[in-house]
Amino acid sequence: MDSAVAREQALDAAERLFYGRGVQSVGMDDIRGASGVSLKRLYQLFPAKEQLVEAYLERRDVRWRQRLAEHVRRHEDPRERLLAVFDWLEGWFGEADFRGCAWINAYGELGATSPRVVAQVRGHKQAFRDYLAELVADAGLAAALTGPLFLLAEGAMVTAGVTGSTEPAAEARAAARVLLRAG
Amino acid sequence: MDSAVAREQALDAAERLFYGRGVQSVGMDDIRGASGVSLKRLYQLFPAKEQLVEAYLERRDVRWRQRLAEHVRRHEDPRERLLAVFDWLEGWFGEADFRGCAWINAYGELGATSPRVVAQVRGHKQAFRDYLAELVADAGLAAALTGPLFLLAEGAMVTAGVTGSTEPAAEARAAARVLLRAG
DNA sequence: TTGACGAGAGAACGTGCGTTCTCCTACGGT
DNA sequence: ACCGTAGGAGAACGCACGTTCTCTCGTCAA
Repeated sequence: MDSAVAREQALDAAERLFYGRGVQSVGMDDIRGASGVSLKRLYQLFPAKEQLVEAYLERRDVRWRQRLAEHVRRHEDPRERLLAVFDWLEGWFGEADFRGCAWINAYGELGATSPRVVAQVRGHKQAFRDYLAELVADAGLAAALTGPLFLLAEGAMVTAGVTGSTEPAAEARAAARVLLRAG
Repeated sequence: MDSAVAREQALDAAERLFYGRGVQSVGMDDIRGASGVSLKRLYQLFPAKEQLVEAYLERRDVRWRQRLAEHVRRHEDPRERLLAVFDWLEGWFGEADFRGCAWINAYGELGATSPRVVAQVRGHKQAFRDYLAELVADAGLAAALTGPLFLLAEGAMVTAGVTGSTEPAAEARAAARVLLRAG
């Protein structure tokens, strides 16, 4: 089996299991079982579990932001594009396997013990914030709007994760619309 | 030593260690060392670690909401009281040992494996939201404002935790003021 | 055909930790 | 003084899991 293929399969399993059950409750043996990649191969690809976790967060970051950007791109009006972010969140929250924001969860689980994970979380949140800032600038709005919109989105992710409801996305969207109007 | 005293000492140590280093990386033996309460006594008071975690979250919930309410009570004007919530958050974020919201972190760490912890987190967040709803009602504002204010506060907690900055509180406060004006 | 090599299955090893057990000490009542 | 009991210190137990090792087998070059 090709190394690249094995790597993808390992990451597929890691993402499914880590996101669904948390990092610490998933053993390397579970990854092996779910991916079909042997332990020996796993440790060749990722010398330690922490690096598998890092790779999982990194790949998910790229994909998550891609999916978001693709949804946003379907809208023409720059203000609509900003609101589309919250629509996309609503769709995400409604997915069957949704269990909150992977990075916020990882921070809660590993933030105190793994600086590499903290760096991944900061990087992801910064990238998301930068993306919002770009949308705000494209709409010709005040840069100061970025912070509040970001906080609304983060609050919605946390709340949707804890409660299991998609409602926070709609609440955040409504609040965002008010802020856009007032800004 | 009195049972009640031992219980408080155990919870003091549990709170300091669980909040500071996460639940899973703190052993019962660490609790014993930090509290001076013997293992035997610990297991008399809390038959399993999970119940110690529950008790920790429960006691912290009561104290956290008390501290917040005491700060808010110092303000007369009902709208000022709402904004005072965000001032209090800023002070909290600035504390030396601040490491994010204990419940959000606990959800990330144990949400997938411990329904009791999930219940504690939901309970705490619901109580906080109810409190905000009360403040909104007292100010004669539309009930629909509660959701957005709650999301701003949650977003600020997460972001302050991840970045270690107090800035999100000020951003949230500013956004809250705009929403109050527009609402 | 043979021998070297890579890969997989799974045992093995070391450690950490939740929980329980053992032993010892101190004290309170008779 | 003597015993029963509570409590503390810390060893012991069982298990989970990260990581490494062993054994075996298939493959491919010479």
